[in-house]
Amino acid sequence: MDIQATMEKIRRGAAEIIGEEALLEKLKTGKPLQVKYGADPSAPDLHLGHTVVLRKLRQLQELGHTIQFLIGDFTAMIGDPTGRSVTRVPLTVEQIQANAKTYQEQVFTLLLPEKTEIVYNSTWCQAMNFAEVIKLAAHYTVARIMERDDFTQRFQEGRPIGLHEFLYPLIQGYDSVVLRSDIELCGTDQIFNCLVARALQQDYGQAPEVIIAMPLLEGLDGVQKMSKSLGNYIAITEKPKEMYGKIMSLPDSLMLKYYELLTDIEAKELHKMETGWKAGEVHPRELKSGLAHKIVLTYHGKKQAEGAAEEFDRVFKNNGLPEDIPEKIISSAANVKDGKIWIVHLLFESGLVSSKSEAQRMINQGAVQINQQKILDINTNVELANDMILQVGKRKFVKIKLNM
RNA sequence: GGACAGGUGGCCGAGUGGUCAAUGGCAACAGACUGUAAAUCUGUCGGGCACCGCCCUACGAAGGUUCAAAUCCUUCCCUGUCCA
Repeated sequence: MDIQATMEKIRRGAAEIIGEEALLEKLKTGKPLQVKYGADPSAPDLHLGHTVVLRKLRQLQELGHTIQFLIGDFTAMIGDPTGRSVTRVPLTVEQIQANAKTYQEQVFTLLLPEKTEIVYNSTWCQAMNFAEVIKLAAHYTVARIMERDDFTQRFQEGRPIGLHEFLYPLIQGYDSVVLRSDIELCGTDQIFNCLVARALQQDYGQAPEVIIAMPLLEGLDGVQKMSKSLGNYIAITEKPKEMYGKIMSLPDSLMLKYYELLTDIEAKELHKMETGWKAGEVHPRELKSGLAHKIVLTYHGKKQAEGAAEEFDRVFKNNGLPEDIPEKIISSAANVKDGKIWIVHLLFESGLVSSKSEAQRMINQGAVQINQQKILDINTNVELANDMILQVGKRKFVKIKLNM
C-alpha cells in the first residue's frame, strides 16, 4: 500500500491529526511505529465509546505498528480532571486493579495481542521520588497549564482546583517520554494532555509524538459523551438482545456517526445512506436496524445478531412475546383465595413492580397485560394458572409457575 | 484562626412559619402515535392502605420554640469562597 493510501486510511474518522507532516515522514521510514494509547481504569467494562479509538488502534496494528497500551493505574489515583467541573474522588488501589484487569481482558476482542504491549504507568511513576517530581514539574508552566479551558473556567468561577490536578497532564505527558511514543491516539477531549506530551518529549530531546484524535461518541441520550457514569453507554459485553435494543433506541441523529465510527463501511456507502435518508428513499428504521445488526455481529457473531433482530421485531414491532421469559414461582401464599389472587398482589409478588402503589398506577395507565389481554380494572381478581404470562409495559415479562 | 455562602426528593434547583409529599428542569416509567426502546404529545413519578380519601416517613444531624417548622432558635457535622 502506498503512503498516500495509508494516510487516507489513518485519516478516516479522525477528528484531528497534529503533526501530520511528521507522521508522513515516520511512515516513510517503513519501520513499525510505537503507538501509545492511555486507558483510564476509572470504570470497568469497555463500551462502544472506547471502541472508536480501539478500532483505530487495530487498524494501525494491521498496518504493522505496535500498540503501547498504557493502563493509567497511577494517574487514576488523581482522576482525570478533563471536562470536569469538580475535583474527582480518587479510586482505591483495589478498584483500579480490578478495573485494569477487566480492561485487559476486553481489549483483545478488538486488538491483536501479538502487536500489543500492555504497560502500567505505576511502573515508573511509583518509583519517582519527590525531587524527581519537582524536576518534572519544572518543565511546564502554570500559564500553559491554565490554557486548558476547564481549568480556566473553574479558576474564574472560583471553584477549587487541586494542585495534584495540575500534575495529571504532566504525568500523562511523561508517560510518552518514558515510552518514547511515535504516535498517541486519544479522544478529542485529551488533546491538551497530548500536547503536553509533545512539549515534554522535545524537552527531553525526543521527537514529539504525532497526535491522532478521534471524535467523542455521544451516548444513548444523544447529547453527552458515552460514559459509564452517565449511564448512557452500551458495553461491549452487553447481551446481544440488549445491545441490539439499545442501538435501536438511539436518536436518529446519531445513526450516521455510529456507522462512521463503529463500522467498516466505506465513505461512499455512508454518503449514499445519508442522501437516501434525506431524500426519503431509505427508511431510517432500516438504517438503524442495519447498524444494530452490524454492531451486534462484531461482538457476538452472526447467529446472535439475527436472533436479536428477530426478537426485537417480534416484541416491539408486532407486540409479541420475547423468547426467554423469566419464570416466577407463586406459592400458596396468604393472598391467594380459591385459586384467585388480587391483581395488585400478583404484580407485586411477581417482582414486576416495586410497590403496590406502583402496581395500581401501572394498571390505571393501561400498562398491565395477562396473556396479552389488557387489565384495566384495579379490582380484578385473577384466576391463577400455570404458565400465564404477566406483562408490565413493553419490556417487562414474567411467566408464572404455580407451586401450590 | 477570622469573615461569608451553602447542605432540599435519583440528579439539578425553587421554596424563608400554616394552603408543602414540597414549583420547575433533567432522568426514569407508562400511554397514544409512529418507523424502533427515535421524535412528538399526554400522564405518572416517597411508602402504606381494596386508594377518588386516610395514615406513615422525609428538606445535613440532634435538640428546642410554636396550636403549627424545610422555613425561627441552639449545638454539632459537612462543603465551598475570601482574608490571615
